[in-house]
Amino acid sequence: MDEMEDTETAEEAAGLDRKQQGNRRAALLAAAARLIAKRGYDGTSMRDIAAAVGMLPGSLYYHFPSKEELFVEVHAQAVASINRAVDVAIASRHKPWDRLEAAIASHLEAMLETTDMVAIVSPDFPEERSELNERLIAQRNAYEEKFASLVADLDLPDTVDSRLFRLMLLGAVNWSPVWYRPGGQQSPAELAHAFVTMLHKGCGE
Amino acid sequence: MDEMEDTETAEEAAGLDRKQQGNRRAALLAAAARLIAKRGYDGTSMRDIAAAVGMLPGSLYYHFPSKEELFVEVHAQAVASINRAVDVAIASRHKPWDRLEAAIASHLEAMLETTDMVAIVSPDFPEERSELNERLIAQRNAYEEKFASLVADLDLPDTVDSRLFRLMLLGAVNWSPVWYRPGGQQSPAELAHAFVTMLHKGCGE
DNA sequence: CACTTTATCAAACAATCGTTTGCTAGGTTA
DNA sequence: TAACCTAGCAAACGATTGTTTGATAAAGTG
Repeated sequence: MDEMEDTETAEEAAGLDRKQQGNRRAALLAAAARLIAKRGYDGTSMRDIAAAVGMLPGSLYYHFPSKEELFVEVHAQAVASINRAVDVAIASRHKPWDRLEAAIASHLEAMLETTDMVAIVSPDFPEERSELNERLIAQRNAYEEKFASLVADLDLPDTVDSRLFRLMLLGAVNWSPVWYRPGGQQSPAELAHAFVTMLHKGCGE
Repeated sequence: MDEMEDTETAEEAAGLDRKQQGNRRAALLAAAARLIAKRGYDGTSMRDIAAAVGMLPGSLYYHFPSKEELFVEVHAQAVASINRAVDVAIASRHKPWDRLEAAIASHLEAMLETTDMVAIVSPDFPEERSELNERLIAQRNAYEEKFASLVADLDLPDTVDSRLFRLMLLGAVNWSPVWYRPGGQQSPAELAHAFVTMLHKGCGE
């Protein structure tokens, strides 16, 4: 067993010990996500997050080296969550426009019904904090590439710029938390259908 | 001339004295707009704004009762500026879809090329600060009603919800600062044309 | 000239912020 | 049992925040 010490050391550095360690750490991430979604990044203090799980402010720094680093993990978790939801939603659809609509509906549900997402995936950060912003954009890139792929499958006419098509659709969707009121006239699924149909069929006379 | 004293008193209360007073006040509003656009509301301190016009922090409170009130005025000015630009843009157009496209182009130019607009009209504020948020939304309402009117003139088919049409288009436009890079592939006017055309003609095969 | 208003300075206020430090109870391991 | 690691407590640190207060020079006004 002596020769296993080296491999064990390597494994624990990789993250094997996370299984035991992650209990309160996960609770912190969840609390941070909920608070930041409601009050924003600047509006949420480390003291708020600590108090939400019954800890003292300084104790956070055992789990996370800084507030920014904590948020990067919260953001990554939110993006991963939406990513999984979209994957599940499009798995059962086959026709390209149906797949796109299912993906949009899933994205909208995550943004509008789950309280933890809004203002996390949103670009809360002014361009000045470029270091942080670039890391967040990088986290979202893989997710947005998925939409690029869904759009590519549509076989759009040559007159349509597929990049602008994607940016327009995602922009409309990402902005929706601004005006959406829960329990309003349309459900996220209905909104997704309306958005995709308007772009698909057009709104001419 | 004696009987004019009453009307003069009323006029000076309305804002006649702003002509003399408004010199540095206007400079403060401009500096605040520029800083907040770049660094965000929370990222801009009263000290920053004061220093930008060569004043001391406390002196701001002669002109504005609080930081929030200062921002409300900055926001109102930004909205009014875009409002005027849109009015000018649509004045020379007559066909409904042309008028809408001109309005969108004008809005986009204000958001993308004028540095002072981004992050001011954006919903930087989490829902928690509802008092402030409601005032900002009220300022934007008159502006958005103008778009509702432009959309109403389109005579959309019955299958299209004109409210969702407007929210989708404005959402896509308002989100564009997130991905737009100055000097990029398309100009604001080209973007406006692409957005409106996609919705008008549709993107079906 | 006397007086008031205007616009600002100089200096501080209390509160809150992210973060650091030293310490320690409880569990794990050798 | 002795050494060590985990996870947090308790208390403070310096910096920054929005804001207040009292004084004050300049400008207008009777």
